[in-house]
Amino acid sequence: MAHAPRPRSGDRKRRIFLFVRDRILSGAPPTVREVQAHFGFRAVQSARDHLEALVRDGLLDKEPGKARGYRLPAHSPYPTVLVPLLGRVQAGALTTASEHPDGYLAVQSARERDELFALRVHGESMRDAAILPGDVVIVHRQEDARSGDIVVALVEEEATVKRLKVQAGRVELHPANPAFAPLVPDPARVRILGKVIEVRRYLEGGGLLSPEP
Amino acid sequence: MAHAPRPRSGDRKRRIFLFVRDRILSGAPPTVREVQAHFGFRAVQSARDHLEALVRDGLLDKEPGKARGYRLPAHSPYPTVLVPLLGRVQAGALTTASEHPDGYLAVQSARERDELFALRVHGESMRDAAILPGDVVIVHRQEDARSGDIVVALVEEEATVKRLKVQAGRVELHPANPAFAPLVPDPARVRILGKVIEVRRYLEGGGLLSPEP
DNA sequence: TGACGTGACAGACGTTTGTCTGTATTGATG
DNA sequence: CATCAATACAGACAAACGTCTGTCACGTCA
Repeated sequence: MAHAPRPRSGDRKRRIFLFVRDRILSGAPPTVREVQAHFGFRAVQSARDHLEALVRDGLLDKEPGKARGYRLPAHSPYPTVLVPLLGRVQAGALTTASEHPDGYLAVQSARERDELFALRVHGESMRDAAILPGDVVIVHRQEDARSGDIVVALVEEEATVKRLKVQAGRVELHPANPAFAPLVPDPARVRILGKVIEVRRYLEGGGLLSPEP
Repeated sequence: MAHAPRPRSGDRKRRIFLFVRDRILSGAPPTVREVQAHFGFRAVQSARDHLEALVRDGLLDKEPGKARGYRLPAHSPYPTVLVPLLGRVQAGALTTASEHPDGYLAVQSARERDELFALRVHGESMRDAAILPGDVVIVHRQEDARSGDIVVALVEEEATVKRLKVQAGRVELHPANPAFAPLVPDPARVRILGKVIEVRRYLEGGGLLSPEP
């Protein structure tokens, strides 16, 4: 008699891979025994056999002997990075590695992790660009940007999201809302922190994000 | 005599946090002994003291007893799953397992993978709800929704994003754009496919998608 | 029928790793 | 000065975890 009902196989291996991948993407790889428990194997070795098969197939990498040693291959087609979500931004906070983020978001980007951060939008000033208060913008750190880009700029110690315009060598920050006036700050008092590459809005319970302060 | 040269402290704790965070963001949390080795402690407990202090400060979370048990706290309570991005949608495509998705998006959600899908928005009909053509909506599959929710509905074999209103037992689909008229379809010809829980806009290159093996 | 590969199982071994107890040094505090 | 908290150290224990060996049932193929 068979040890197990033997479900349609091959599907099994795939489901195990998806499980491991999601766990890695979520913070930490699973242990062999966690895989065992999740799929109801009665022997550790059964889970291990599948995992090793996935390594042979090139779907996973591993660090032998180490706890939670399974990794996504370096050349992995999942360019997912976790970027910090910063709250209200102070002057220096964005230059160095910030240590009090409100959370971390999974972002698909080919860029390095250090080049990205996320910021919650305050105020209605970009409403007509379909960016609402409470939205989260993903920002690529860069000192310069093109005219027309939506950027995060540091003006008077406060981070603000605006559309950049460069008029005759002068930096202008344009809101997308007729109720707000364009900012034409003293060039010495303004710094471009980065360019907005993605906008997100969570419609349900604030999603993963901590509530507004 | 002191056991160690005692460098300017506080900086130490910060550097340890950044090390741990970087390791977590890179794939797997470090072990206590890896922290010990990286900072040259001669006792495991020294590294552990720092890590526990970081947990007390709320900078880290931990799963006690587990190997590599340190986590990033607000890294959302939710795991990351890859959900399929569907192109133009046919009638049956959304009920069964989706057939040929354009790619996969990393979404942080408490829901199961099968309960979610993503859809690219066509048309200007939700402009005043800050949903533009080209935006991607993340949808939770559900047959019913509340009045006021933004939903994906199947009307006449075509998927459409609208705000749901239930007036006197009748389903109405309201666009958020005065140039469009509300839809009051024959109840037999309309089906709610799901509720929009997240909106995303990629401002650069259309964003990256992951393939699914 | 027999050889072979696959998937699952059982039990154990040994390393990795978190945790505990106790001690020592330093700086701040009163 | 005594006290206390913070930091570092030493050594050990125990749980978590990867790994190994051997067995069994089933399907395929010659």
